[in-house]
Amino acid sequence: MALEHALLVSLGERPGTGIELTRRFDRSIGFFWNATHQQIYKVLRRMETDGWLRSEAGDSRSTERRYTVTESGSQVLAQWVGSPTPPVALRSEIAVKMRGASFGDREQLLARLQDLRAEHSSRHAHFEQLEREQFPDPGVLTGQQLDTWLVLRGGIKQ
Amino acid sequence: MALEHALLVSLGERPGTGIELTRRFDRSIGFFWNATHQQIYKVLRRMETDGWLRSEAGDSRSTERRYTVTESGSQVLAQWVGSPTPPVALRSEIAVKMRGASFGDREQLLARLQDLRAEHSSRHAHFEQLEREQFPDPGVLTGQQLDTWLVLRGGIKQ
DNA sequence: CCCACCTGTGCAACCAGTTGCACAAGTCCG
DNA sequence: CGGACTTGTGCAACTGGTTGCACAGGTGGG
Repeated sequence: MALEHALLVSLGERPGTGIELTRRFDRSIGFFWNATHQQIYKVLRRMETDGWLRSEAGDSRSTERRYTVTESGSQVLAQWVGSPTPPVALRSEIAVKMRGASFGDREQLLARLQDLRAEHSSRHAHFEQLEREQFPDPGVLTGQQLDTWLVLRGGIKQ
Repeated sequence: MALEHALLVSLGERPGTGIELTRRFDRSIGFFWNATHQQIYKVLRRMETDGWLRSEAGDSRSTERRYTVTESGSQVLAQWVGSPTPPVALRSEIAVKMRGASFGDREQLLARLQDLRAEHSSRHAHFEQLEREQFPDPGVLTGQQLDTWLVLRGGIKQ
């Protein structure tokens, strides 16, 4: 489980509201750890009651709450970053389908594969565009910026 | 969700008991869709009550039950193979950690990364060995055998 | 031959994540 | 200026999967 920690990372870079986090997850970081807005709101509240986050009512809007990482939250994060990571559990539905191809309609399966391939390459293009926009000159990056770029590179390569 | 279908594929190739399936999942097919034995037993029973499988008490051993795909089960499978597949949701804990590297101990994280890398390459070696053992001459493969090999190749490439 | 261990099956409690919906407050347009 | 639409937050029910444990029956060694 890591949604808590992904949120800590994102909020550590910059505080934000539920919806802002949802949007961040829809773009950059969500490529590596996806989540719905409901899930994000739920976890944010739990993290606050656990004392990992503090929230203040938003600038003007009534229902908005902007979350910030507390001291205890950043301790948790620091500890987690150095902790052992379980090996990536690949889970590919399409691979299972391909393995069972002879029990179904090969033509149809092939069409589905082509859909996925198209979807994949459009995502690829999207991330290359993000890279161009946000990291026009990778050579000068350091620290957090460099990390973010490297992970994005990793995603693109994959 | 696809554990049901992965089981249908595996049982379609050859009937088997819970433990046999668990072992198959530990090796070849489990690389693409992992599952614990408890989960497998649970789903097998449900599939039987849903009429996708039939079971007979094992050869001699008392508690053993050997499952076979029914007509209705193979219809479900055929239908599923041709159905649209949601895009692969990558979920990489290590990527999140790398993105949060500056909130923790870089040295430690690097060590964890090296662990994963080692684990990865040992898995890679294991799958290449499987390929050598089970598919010494890929050129002659057809049908189901060919599918299985292709998916294994895909896993290795990844 | 009997006791300790192993193998195969399975239940129960829990947990993270998804789906579907609701509702308050703000905004925009006719 | 009032009704329709949008935005942000959130609850409830459900689902797929994990963890921890139990137990029956078989097996092997002292």
